[in-house]
Amino acid sequence: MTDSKYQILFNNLEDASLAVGVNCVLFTVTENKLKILITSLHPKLEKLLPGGVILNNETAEAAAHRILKEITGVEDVFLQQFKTFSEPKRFNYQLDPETIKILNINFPYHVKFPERVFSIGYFALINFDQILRTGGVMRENNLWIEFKQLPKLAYDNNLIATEALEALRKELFIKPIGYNLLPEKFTMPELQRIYEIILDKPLTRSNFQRKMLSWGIYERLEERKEGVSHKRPFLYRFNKEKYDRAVKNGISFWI
Amino acid sequence: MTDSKYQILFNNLEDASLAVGVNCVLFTVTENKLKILITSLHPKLEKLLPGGVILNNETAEAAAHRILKEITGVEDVFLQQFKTFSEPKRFNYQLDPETIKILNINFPYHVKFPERVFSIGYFALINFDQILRTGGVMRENNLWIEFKQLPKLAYDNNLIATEALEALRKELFIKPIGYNLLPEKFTMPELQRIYEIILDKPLTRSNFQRKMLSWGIYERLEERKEGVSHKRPFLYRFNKEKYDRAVKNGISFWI
DNA sequence: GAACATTGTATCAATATGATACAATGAAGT
DNA sequence: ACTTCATTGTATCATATTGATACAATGTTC
Repeated sequence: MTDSKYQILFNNLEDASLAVGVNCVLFTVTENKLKILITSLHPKLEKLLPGGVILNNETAEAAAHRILKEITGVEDVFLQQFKTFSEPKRFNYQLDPETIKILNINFPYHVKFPERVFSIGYFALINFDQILRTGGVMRENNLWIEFKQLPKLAYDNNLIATEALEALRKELFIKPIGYNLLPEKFTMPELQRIYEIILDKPLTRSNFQRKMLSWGIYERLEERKEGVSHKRPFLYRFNKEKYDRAVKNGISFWI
Repeated sequence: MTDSKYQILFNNLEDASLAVGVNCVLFTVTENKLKILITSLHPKLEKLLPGGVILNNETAEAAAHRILKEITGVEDVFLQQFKTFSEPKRFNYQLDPETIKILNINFPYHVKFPERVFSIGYFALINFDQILRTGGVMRENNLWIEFKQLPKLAYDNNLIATEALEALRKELFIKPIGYNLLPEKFTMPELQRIYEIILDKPLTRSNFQRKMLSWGIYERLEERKEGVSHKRPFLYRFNKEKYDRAVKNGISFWI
């Protein structure tokens, strides 16, 4: 036996030839940059998107939530499925002796990894300031990396990340989801920065505000933002009732 | 042994607890109605969306193409993945004695069906007139059913169909895909009918044409449609080069 | 109290959209 | 041969939306 904290990850491997997992591309905006979370089993091992196998009695979405919580400690994240990756050879993990040594685990050689792993891709949005730092076993190997500076990730994880951003950008034009990257109360200039950073292009301020407010789903609060050295902007809040009503009336969101 | 033609469907079942399949919602427009293909193992058994398990060395998309060809005989269909269905109990098939009798098959009782089956959903578009009637084993059980008249299907197949239509409608506003339901050469009024039937609402003729032509991806041919008892409309053809150029320039398609 | 940055909002030209109109045209009917 | 008819291509115009610019308002900082 070993007391490696990584042992738990390898104890419950089923001897199956097939597995279905999820991968989450968790976006956040901080320091005026679009970043995603990447992780790894160990600093010396390759970088990965958060992910894992779907358990027996779990939907894919539940698995994505569970894994995001296990690895990062975050809960109640906005999640959206965007594509399932099915290349037969996309996942080809083998535990080599070097890795076993790094992780300090006992690996029973009669257990084999699945020959094929499908991955259901989710993109997730979270406000950086709200991240709870109570993550799971791999917490210390988590890294927020600017999307533009993404290193080589394992398997097809770079492809998954790229397609996640495409899906996110496409969805930005169809549904108001950008507010998920902000605190509950936010200003229009803050929302504009989110759009600009995700789309990677400047938007005209007055026209952006007019558009956002025309949807009638952001409710303006009495308060204004405090502590700014200029005119204080209004605070807004996403209003789910207004949103549901707008969707029912067939609204089309568009920039 | 038996000479039932259905035997082949059950001979290669692996003794696995998990499987990943695809389901295809194949749309067509005929008789001014939006229809999809449903099938069944036998007229007395429940109705299904075309689908099947993904083979070992096959991508999901290849499986969708293969299955559409096997079941319906159609090739070169426009396919788009839209969602993966992962409810743990969504697929709960058991071969009961009645079914075995109807199909006249030998079913080895030590073989079990997978306890859980994931399904990657695709919607597909095809021009009704181009369907080759050289389909596979279940050809005679295929039915084109008007979407509005859909009967109860097995498992979660009604949900899959519903979400497929939502995905198709959403995509109509984002990419020009409606032409896949028409022959290579088509007129603007024909294209308009496709949109109207899918969206289930009338569109204004002159504005529709203006919009479609503004994208600059349909090339007008010299010929006009023959044999109509009124002014002959121009024929158009989808131009892939123009389309790729437009996408590269960041065009947004919209109605 | 002046300088400064940024905000809410107004304005106007350019563009896009919705609604309507009308001449053109080919087959069918007389 | 002529009329009728349905449908097409295209024009037009009122309205709505968008892009660009301007300006007064308002906190903090100096």
